[in-house]
Amino acid sequence: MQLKSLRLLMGVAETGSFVATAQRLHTVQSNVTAHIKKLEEELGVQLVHRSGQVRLTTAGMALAEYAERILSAHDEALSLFKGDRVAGSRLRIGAMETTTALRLPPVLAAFHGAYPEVDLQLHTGPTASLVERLTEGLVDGVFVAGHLDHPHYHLEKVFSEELVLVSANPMMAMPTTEALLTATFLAFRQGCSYRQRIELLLAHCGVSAARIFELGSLDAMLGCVAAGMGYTVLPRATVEAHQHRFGIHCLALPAPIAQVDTYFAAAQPATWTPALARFVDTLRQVAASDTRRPEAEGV
Amino acid sequence: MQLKSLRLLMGVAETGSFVATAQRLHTVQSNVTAHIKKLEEELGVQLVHRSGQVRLTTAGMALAEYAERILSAHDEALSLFKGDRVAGSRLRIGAMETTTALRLPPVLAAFHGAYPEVDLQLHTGPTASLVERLTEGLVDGVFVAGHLDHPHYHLEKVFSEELVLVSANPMMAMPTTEALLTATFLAFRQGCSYRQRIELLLAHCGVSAARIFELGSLDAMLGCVAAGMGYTVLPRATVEAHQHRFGIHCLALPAPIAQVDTYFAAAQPATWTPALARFVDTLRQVAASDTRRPEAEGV
DNA sequence: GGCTGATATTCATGGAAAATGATTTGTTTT
DNA sequence: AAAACAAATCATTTTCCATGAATATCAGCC
Repeated sequence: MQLKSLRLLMGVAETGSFVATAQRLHTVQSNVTAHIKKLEEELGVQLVHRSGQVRLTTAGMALAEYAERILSAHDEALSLFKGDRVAGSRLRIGAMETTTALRLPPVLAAFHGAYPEVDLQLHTGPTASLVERLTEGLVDGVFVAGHLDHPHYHLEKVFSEELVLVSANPMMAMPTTEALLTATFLAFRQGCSYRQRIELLLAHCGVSAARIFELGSLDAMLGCVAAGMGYTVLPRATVEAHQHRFGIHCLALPAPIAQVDTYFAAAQPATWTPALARFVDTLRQVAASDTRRPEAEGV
Repeated sequence: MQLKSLRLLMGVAETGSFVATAQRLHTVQSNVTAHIKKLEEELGVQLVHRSGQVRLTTAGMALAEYAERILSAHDEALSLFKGDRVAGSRLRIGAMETTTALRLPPVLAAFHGAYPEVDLQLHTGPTASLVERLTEGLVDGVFVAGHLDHPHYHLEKVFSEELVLVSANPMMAMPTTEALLTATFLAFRQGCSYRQRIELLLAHCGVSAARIFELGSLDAMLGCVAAGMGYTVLPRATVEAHQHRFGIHCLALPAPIAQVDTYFAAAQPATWTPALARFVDTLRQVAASDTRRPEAEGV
């Protein structure tokens, strides 16, 4: 059985004429005859009344019901890829908690505003779990901080953060190794890449182990830092956005440690569904406007 | 897009291998490649990851969802015509009230017993309306008394009734024309073919107009006849079945008038759905057993 | 690092099936 | 009865598909 045959059958059902069907579907009448005839032979049932009026038999109508289901599903699938419409399609994105809070709101808002008909799902979790989801095909794309070691993946730098050391008191230089040994650091929970940066920073300063407090929210973290509880490491934009609320000060970190790039990782662009392609478009636009006026940023 | 391509895609999705898919679907591996490739070109999207593991891309998974809907609908449609299963099919039968009451119960019971999965719908109404339904394709077949004038229809004699004149008193011969002129006849409502027989009988006896009472139920009719209200015309089997309840007597009618054949009318057998073909089979069996032991009949 | 087995791609080819236009057949209309 | 119309049939062209052999690519392994 052929989709084309079903389409011709529906044409005959609607027009009641072989020639009209042929015109409508851009073929010739004899071809319509041949297709219908083949369908009938295949099913062993006469589908169309020919004597005089051309109309479907009850068997033809029964088949037409299925044909309608089949063809509408087919059209829907086609429109998913070919058409500009992304209606009914699903887009599953994964991101870390920090990225979700820090960068995604404007992206998601812009995308949902432009394509409200897309069923957008956001999964949050630690990087390892996100990458696993991606490789299993459970999500269409994920946001990760730093490069992805997995090969064969499309990586696109979308956000760039400058991390700064945050403290309650003004700092002119990095704390001494001795100070760091006794200091307390405040960080998000395990699995967050910013926390990994803190550990990287400590290693860079020759400190092997320091006390790290895990906090669940940015406000709690900043509040504790302002209270003199210890240090933390955050994007500069974030600190600046909250500086008027807390008496906090920041110090630039050494360049290799300060620079954190957030990448969007997905399969190769050739495999993208239209919805994903649109999402990446939106993402690029938002990211571009972010870098043009970074001072407007922050959480 | 081709159904075969979708089937191959599903094969690849399930087996994760082109060769396995080719074996499973009885073709060669290069053909699988060609189909998938054509699908990809058609949709402008890569559907299958090739590097190393063969598995669907997210776009491929999206298409697979539709493919599953399409193919299952297709299989269902095929099984409707090809398979022995008639599950999910619908059968719409039309019949007059009298036929429904008199003859259909054993037929419907037998059919429903044999094929409980068929959605059986019974429409009752006057003959004219039934024929209209049939020509419009709203029913698969109808029971009619006497021949159908419409051409191109399959007609099959299924029941044969001997009509008798019914009265409260024993009759040795047909009432005289004078007696008939003043007599009252009891009949079903307009549109019933038995009523038409009464009018035919009266015309045959040279009586142009007689009083005809319309009653809605068989019991009411027989009761009124037993009470001496007038005559009626009914199948002999029906009268015999009720004779023990009412003091009624019957007289054979002239052969050409007495004989009423009930036909099953439907489109040509070539157009029958399997469900309809099974129904006709059942109908023939029941009708055959009826004629073998007609005394067991009756309402 | 190169070998080996397995798997996918590419390509040429024969063959099957589809599309086409001319013609015939059948039905409806006048 | 004839004309007008629509579908079936048929012969032909064309396209597309299935096939198998050769080639390329990727894993595992010595």
